Amino acid sequence: MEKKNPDTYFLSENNLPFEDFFHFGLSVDCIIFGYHQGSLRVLLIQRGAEPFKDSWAIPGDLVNPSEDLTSSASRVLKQLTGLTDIPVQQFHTFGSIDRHPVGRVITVGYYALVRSENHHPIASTWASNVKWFDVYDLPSLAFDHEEILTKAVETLRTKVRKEPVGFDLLPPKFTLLELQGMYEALLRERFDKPNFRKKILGADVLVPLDEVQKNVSHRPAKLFHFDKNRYESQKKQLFNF
Amino acid sequence: MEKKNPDTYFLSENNLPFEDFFHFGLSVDCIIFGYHQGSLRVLLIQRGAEPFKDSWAIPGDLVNPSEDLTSSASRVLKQLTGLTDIPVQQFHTFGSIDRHPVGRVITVGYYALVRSENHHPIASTWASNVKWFDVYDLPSLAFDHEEILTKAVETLRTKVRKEPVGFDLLPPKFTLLELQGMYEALLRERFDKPNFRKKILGADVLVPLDEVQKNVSHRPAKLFHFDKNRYESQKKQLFNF
DNA sequence: TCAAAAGTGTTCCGAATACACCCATGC
DNA sequence: GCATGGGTGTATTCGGAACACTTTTGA
Repeated sequence: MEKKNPDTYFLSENNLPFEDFFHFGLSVDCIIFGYHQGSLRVLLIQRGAEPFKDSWAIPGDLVNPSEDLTSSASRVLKQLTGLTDIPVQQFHTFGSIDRHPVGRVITVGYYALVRSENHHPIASTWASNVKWFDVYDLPSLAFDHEEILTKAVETLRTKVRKEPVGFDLLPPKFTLLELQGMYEALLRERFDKPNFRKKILGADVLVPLDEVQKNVSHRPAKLFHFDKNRYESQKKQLFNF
Repeated sequence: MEKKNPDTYFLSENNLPFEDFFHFGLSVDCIIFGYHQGSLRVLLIQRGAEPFKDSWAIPGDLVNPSEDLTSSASRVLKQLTGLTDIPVQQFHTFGSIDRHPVGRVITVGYYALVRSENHHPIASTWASNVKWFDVYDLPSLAFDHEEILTKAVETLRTKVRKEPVGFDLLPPKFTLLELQGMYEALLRERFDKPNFRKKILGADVLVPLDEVQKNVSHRPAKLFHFDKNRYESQKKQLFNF
């Protein structure tokens, strides 16, 4: 982008010269949520570089001056973990003065929900390791990443009660009890099975498949599929858990 | 803040030198909502400086490198409009590449709700004018401020349905119909009077006062006061409009 | 007396809750 | 058979929506 001469503009009452206002660093952090074996997971990297070398951290990096915030989040996620085609969602910006030891770095937080069995992250560039962690059983994290993660979980909880985003955590075909388990893990709340079924089926966004579970030592459950189109055409408030 | 030597850090795979990542501008924008005569208002300034000189805009300015984001929002608001002691709330960050003609400026959006009759804004520094506008009847705005305002209104609507923030728009003493009118203006929705009363009184957060309206040509309404302590001690979901 | 808004009560309906109970499969 | 989870039905409660009605004031 071509810059006009900034000195012709009167941008602030502050006595500092204009150029001093352009010394912020900007980064993005990507909180990737997954669901596996009944627990809510988050994808973390181990830092292979200072500062906080060897600490676990939320995948994130500095934004390139020529890229958009959202594209930057996707790019950074790909570079560090190899994950692609994951739509991310902004949730909060963190800008405490001392949050980064290198300088004044503001970070914009993004989150996403993925089917963890479809995505096989590989650590690259300065990430020395990538791993899924149980959200409720975390190591200590670099920078202010604990605060960031807490805020992300909070946002996710609010979101999932109003919109059918939870399906992104499950395989395309799932049983109703798997769905219920996912919601229970996410919201840390127990639901009544018959009532959960009624509510979710009453929402009319699930398509029953002609398929059942295999190799289970009990009555096999019917498989369902989430129909996004059906949801879009209704647009009611469906998920009031 | 003292900076360590950045060159000792390996912060990004990108080939650009480290210093190139510290050329972002950072600003804050403050969307101040008020309520007056049945309509939802927003406080705008007229720009007395380039770019977008003379355009109406959301009060905002560049962040000083040594200040916190939230403090910056309060400081900027005070400098441009004279308003003080207004707690602001972050809602979204806007960072399109071309959103600012001078360079790459990221802006963090804050909003607040005020009793407009208590606050008398005065334009200062580079704001040549300040004025309340009906949210649904706006002039065209500078930069991407229309987008920012839309997002702020959206956030406010979501918020007001879950938490009793709306009271910040009203005088300390109000009638139930005034309260209802405020919610109706904010949510652009009509409510049934008897049902509204029942719901709001049932929430048990209003204190009836021994006082009634004066000089009205009809039966004077009882005045109420919002009791924050009572709300805090309950912490239920109260406002499901 | 009338207009205008304040304020109350009652009915209806649908959604959420709390259960009790039956069904299919592997071992 | 029996353990295990899958799946259904029902009775009750609660909150919201609709609406008819009475009350109090100023003019």
